[in-house]
Amino acid sequence: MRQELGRSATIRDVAAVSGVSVGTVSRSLNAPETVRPATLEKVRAAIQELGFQPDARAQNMRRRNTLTIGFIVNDILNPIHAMVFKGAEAELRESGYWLHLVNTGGKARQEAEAIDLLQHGRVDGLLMTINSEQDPRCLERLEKLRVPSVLLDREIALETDAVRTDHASGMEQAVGYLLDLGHRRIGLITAGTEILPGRERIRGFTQAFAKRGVPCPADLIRSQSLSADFGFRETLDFLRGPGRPTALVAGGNQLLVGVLRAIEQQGVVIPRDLSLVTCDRTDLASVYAGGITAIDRDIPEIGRTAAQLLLERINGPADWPARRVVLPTRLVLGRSCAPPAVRAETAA
Amino acid sequence: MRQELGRSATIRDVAAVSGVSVGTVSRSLNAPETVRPATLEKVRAAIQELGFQPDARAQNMRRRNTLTIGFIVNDILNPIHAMVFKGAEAELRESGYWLHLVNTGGKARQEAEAIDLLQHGRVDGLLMTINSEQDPRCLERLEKLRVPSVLLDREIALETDAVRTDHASGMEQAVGYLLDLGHRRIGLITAGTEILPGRERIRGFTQAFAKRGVPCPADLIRSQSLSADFGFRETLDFLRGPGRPTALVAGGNQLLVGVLRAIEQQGVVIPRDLSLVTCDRTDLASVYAGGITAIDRDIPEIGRTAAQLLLERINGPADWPARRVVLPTRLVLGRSCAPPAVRAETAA
DNA sequence: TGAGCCAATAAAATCGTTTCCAACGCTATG
DNA sequence: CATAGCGTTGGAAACGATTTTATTGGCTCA
Repeated sequence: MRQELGRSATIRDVAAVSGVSVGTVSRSLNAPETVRPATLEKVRAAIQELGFQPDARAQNMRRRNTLTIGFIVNDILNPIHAMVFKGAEAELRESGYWLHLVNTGGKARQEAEAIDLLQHGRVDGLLMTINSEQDPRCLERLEKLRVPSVLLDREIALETDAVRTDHASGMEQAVGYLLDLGHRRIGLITAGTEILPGRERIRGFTQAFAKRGVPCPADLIRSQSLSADFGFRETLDFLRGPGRPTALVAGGNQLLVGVLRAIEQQGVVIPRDLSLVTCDRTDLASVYAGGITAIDRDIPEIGRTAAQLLLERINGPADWPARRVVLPTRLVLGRSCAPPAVRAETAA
Repeated sequence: MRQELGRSATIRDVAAVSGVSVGTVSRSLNAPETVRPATLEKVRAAIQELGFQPDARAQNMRRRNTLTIGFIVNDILNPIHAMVFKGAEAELRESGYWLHLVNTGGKARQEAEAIDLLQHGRVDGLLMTINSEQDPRCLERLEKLRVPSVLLDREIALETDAVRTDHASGMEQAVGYLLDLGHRRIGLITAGTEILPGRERIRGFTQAFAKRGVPCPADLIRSQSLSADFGFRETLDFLRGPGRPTALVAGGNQLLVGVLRAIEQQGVVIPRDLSLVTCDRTDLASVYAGGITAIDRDIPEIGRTAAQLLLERINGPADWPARRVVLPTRLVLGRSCAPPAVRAETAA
């Protein structure tokens, strides 16, 4: 109970109290089997007495690592990102790692800055969802990265470990399901083509039509952003415009928020007036209208897999080739889809 | 472009290249006004050439800080926590701090462990929502804490800076609103009394009845957990049991998920069959049934305020008394409340 | 011309740990 | 009895920066 208000006890204090050298104290902590039991006992008693705990800063300095992984993300408020985080954290904690979470808001400048600042001894590795796949500032930094990294659901023109989702197949399956129900005017709202999920979802969407030999309604593909606002605007446009779709795919969980806002505002009833499919079974998706049919995936698994790739990269030889893991999706049926209502113009 | 694959350049390399001493390089970085312009130029050129950036580990070691704040949280998937995080991060980043996020799952053992491991040079301060307000392990650790900390929406038997929400007033206002609509059988589902929000919400609930001289239906207070499962179970019990309430308050945003699941399952229509009030305007709350009436608060402000308290504590004198900030709530009306339907038993 | 002063810089100490190496004591062996 | 070998330990050198102290050189002014 000394040192109560002064500075913390150091390994030197422990050495002094237990009457051994600092080296021996250090070995008592890190390799107790090399220390004589009697000595170990003395050291442990001193540690107990002083309430000593090694200073992490000094350990980081000397060991040249930090046991910390940087997690760069667009928006932690997005439940998908939060679940990936939890999956990664659970996996990494088992190996003694911590996570530094950095929220960028998806802005390229912030992302570049985060990459910069997380290097040079702040973290031992990086997990990230970089939104600016083509931004030169980000690319340049990623190219010079001095720590291992794993890219989440993104694609850049560099050899990088990555964990992706097979959005295309998922979308193809979902749209196939809607086509089989009889829908032809199917709308898609999703991210812009500058990020992988946007490109992949559009690909799956058009492929579903192609495979069935049905012409794809290009005017119903709205690909620009994953924001709720965009979802709201485009859904309103769909609902109020001519050639209104009979089914809609919300290609993103935040988009769904906007889509539902518009649906509520217009008094549209799901699935009577409109069939709806969304991506990822968030709370909102699973509750609304008794459950919205969703292109689902095992989100924590993304984090776990990314963590494993990263750990292997940290511990393994540096010259391994880049690895890409693609995780599957599955269609979870809810109560949000029905055959299209026979409408005047269609019947005529 | 040297050092490409070898180790990073150190301050010593910069000194060698620019022909000055390491001290001068350090001053060029941290106090350029004390260095002759010509020298500064040489140093900067060398830094540029070598791509030097100071090693954060060494800086932490020498400066005896880390510019990192630990953020201990129950569950980052909870949008409330994520928003608090974002608020705190925005504020702290301006002062150069980073956030270490640790997810505990609300388990006392994990919380105690997190506190332990975040000390001793890993972080300069702590923001936390400790769920185990009474757990002796946690209390013991918090008592011996060597870094400043701010408690979020919790109360412990120690002198600690804290940011809270005036849940009691918010609840009182909401229940008053329901009473004024004519409801008498009002149900409350919320956290157990072992955490502050649980206690406060129950206090506000009973107070609203007391102030109006209406007897409080003690059988309708279900106080145990903030989980969706608990919300689901208790709502089912309410809906299927005798003396079914005409209005329900979901005292927690995760609880609401379970409440709505039960409501959907039972085919209850809001607000025709049941009036509903929730806590916090999450996406789900603002979308469902055209918007659920909510006891709202400025969540990011909680994070910002906590960050400010922490920064002042870090930079200020150590012997300041503990400060507690209580933030207000406001009732945001949605379309989820209506006067109670006149039912057979009531009319008789 | 040289003492005194100031600004700029070099040199050295420091932070707290880990790790390397030398030295020590003991046992076993030739 | 000398010595090789082993297990254990002490002492010191890292790690890469910051900070303190000492030194240098140039300048002013008597």
